[in-house]
Amino acid sequence: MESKSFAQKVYELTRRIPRGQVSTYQSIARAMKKPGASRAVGNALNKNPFAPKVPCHRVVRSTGEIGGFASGPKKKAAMLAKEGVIVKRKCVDLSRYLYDFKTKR
DNA sequence: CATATGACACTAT
DNA sequence: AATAGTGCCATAT
Repeated sequence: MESKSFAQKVYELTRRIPRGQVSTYQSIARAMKKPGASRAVGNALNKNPFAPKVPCHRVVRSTGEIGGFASGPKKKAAMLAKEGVIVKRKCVDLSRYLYDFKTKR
């Protein structure tokens, strides 16, 4: 029985993304056993009631493109760059910065 | 319950 | 490579 809402799970996962790394909408959708819900993930993050609490700016598209952002995708790119993620033409190198939720620490 | 919306993904052109 | 069309899923109305 899922006591937690879909969006709730999205926040929990997004919250784990360490500084200097990123994740994708699809990766998050998969992590919650709902592959294909990548769009719904974006919707949840768009609401993002836990603004600074959840690093939603660390979530990009599966293609590496920055994607959207409530305050403007430009802002998103700037924040990422500030955290150490190299953003080239609104894109990031997923093979380098993608965070694996299975990673133990 | 039906329709519309959107911080996505994939395929075809 | 860039654009358009289609599919997908969770919410809002």
